[in-house]
Amino acid sequence: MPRQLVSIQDVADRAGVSIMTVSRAMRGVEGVSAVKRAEIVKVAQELGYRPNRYAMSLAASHSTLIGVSLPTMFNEVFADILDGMRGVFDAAGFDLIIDNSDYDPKREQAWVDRMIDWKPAGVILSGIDHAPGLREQLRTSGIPTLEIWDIHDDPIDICVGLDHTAAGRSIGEHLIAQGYCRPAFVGVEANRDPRAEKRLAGLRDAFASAGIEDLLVARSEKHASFEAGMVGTLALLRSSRTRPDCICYLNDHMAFGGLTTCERLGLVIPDDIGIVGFNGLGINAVLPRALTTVFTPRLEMGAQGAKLLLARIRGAKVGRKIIMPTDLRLGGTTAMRK
Amino acid sequence: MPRQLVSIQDVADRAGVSIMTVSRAMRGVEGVSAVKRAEIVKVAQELGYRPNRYAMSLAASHSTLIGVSLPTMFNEVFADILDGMRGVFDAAGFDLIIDNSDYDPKREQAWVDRMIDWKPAGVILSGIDHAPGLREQLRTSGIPTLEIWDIHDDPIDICVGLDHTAAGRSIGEHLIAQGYCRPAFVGVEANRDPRAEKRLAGLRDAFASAGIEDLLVARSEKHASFEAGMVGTLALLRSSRTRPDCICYLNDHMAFGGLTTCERLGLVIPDDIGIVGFNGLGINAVLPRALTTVFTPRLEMGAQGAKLLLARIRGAKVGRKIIMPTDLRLGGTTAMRK
DNA sequence: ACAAACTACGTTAGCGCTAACGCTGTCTCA
DNA sequence: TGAGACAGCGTTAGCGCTAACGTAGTTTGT
Repeated sequence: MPRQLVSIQDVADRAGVSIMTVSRAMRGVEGVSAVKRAEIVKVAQELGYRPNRYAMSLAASHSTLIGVSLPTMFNEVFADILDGMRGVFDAAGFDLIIDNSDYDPKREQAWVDRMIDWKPAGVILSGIDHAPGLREQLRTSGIPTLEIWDIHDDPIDICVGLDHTAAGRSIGEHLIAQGYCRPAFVGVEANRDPRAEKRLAGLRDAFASAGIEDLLVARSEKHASFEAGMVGTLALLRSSRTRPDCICYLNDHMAFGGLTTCERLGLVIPDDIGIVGFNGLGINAVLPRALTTVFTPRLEMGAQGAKLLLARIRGAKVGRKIIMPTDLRLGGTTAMRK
Repeated sequence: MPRQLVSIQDVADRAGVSIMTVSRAMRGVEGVSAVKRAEIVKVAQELGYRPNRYAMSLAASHSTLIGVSLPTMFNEVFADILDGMRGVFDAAGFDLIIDNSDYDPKREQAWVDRMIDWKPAGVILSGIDHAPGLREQLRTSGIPTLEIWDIHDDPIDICVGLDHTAAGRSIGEHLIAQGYCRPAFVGVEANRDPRAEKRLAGLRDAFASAGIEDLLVARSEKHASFEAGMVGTLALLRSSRTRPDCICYLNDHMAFGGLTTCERLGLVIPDDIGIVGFNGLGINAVLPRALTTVFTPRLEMGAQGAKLLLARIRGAKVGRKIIMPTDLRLGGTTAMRK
């Protein structure tokens, strides 16, 4: 960052006005006649003047940065959410600083620590499970904060997300209605995805209500990839004495990995075993047999969340919690049990 | 951004030293005794002092921001590259501002315009095909710039990437050696992915060298998704009088979408038709028949690129161009023609 | 023993911008 | 017609920090 090539002073000199008038003209605030404003803007363009962001933020005590922490990019879900948000923030002139926590609350905490130094206009976190103290830290900082993808009755500030427990329960109820009675779940390590654990809890809850307490669980050590679905499925089928009659997966990619693994082992789907995914990812469009899965409105969630945060930043009184709807759609990987 | 809660002055007062000494102590630069330094750091921690980034950057005329422009996040490739870079930049204390150009040079240009206002320590662009004038703009700005994923004999500054033309050619040569003679390519709109067009050119070149000038091409309007592979394949097979005997896809996801589409149409793979992907994406691990595809070292590329840019930022003399290797691996979706 | 060199700080002058207030001239209305 | 209101600009005083230089006190070499 060499010394600024063209500063506000240069524009002021060239336009024959004071720097304050240039400042006002450039920002489009009141206090300059239309004629002078046009003149100044033209001069600025000719000289290639660009206001210095650091000086602006320092002097004006406000920032145009928004910090976003996502657990991962290896995932349509967060790519979609980000995409939904970006449209809104772009239009409003905010810049995003993005980080990946890799599902680690400590990394999230470290990032928030660094982020706070930027005095961002707002902060967006994924989910509601954070390192201890982070809630208080963000609240006392006064920075508008959005928690996205999961919901909380008492969010740090505002939240927009899914009721993952209810989503898990609805999957369970559907499976019970279809006559499944030996459920299983394949996910990742318990501390790696709190939302998946809530869905698992909902699933377990639904089956328990139907008198089925046993629910097999297998976890892969990797991130929620196609391969993790394969690995988890192999572990599951190897470990259990009685074969499950349906397997719920953390997401559609893991479900597809599980599906091909089951087929390779000679199992017929859905006769021998039912397969359920989550999120309604793009791969469903090309599968010979679409997965039974839960479609989640990621883009809309991102856009809604961004709008809410923006309103909050602008000082509007806004609701603290928005629950987005989910949509369980039956594919060809589950069927009525005979 | 309310007025700073705790400023350097507060720390200085409490520690009984001048603000300059605090500044030095906090940054870990020379000029403070070890005893005083420890004392000051302790006081700072007690008061919860955090240096103001804007003031730092304004006063010191250097920034710790790095701008990254990626075409999309809907893609393991760029997620991998980003992941590879992040490790390096995190360790070096840089923050990333990320944008998605959605494969649109105009959006990339608009982002660079805004990015320059932040006087970033460095800028990373995807590929080498930019809006006119962007090369010069970045060069005159003096900002260290890395172009990643594609290569150029005369990059803006430095570049780390693949030789996409050569990769396409190697695919063609492999197919020719296997006896394929009616090649096809399924991608996206020509201006949406310049790298894919280079691979297509290499492919065409290889077949032309073997006396085969005809190469069918179909393009999907969507981004390079599973579904796009399906749509493109349907368009391809519908339009052509003579059926191709092999289809090369923009990437593995499109290839998988094409594969299931072919199978749904009753075609047997690889007997009736060969399928070739690109990138070696995660889905290969779970497919009953792995795709014939080209593995690309994305993580390494990201890390290498980041390291090179960092060296460049620190003023080291560095090479301007690094070509990463690719690895064509035969799967079950192509085979020797009888 | 005394200048030179070095260590460990402090002081000064900004970095480029904006908030707040001040000043001038014009317009309004009793 | 003169006080008040207001538009349109300029001046001043920082925002919180660091580079560069200044100045004691201590160490070093001869």
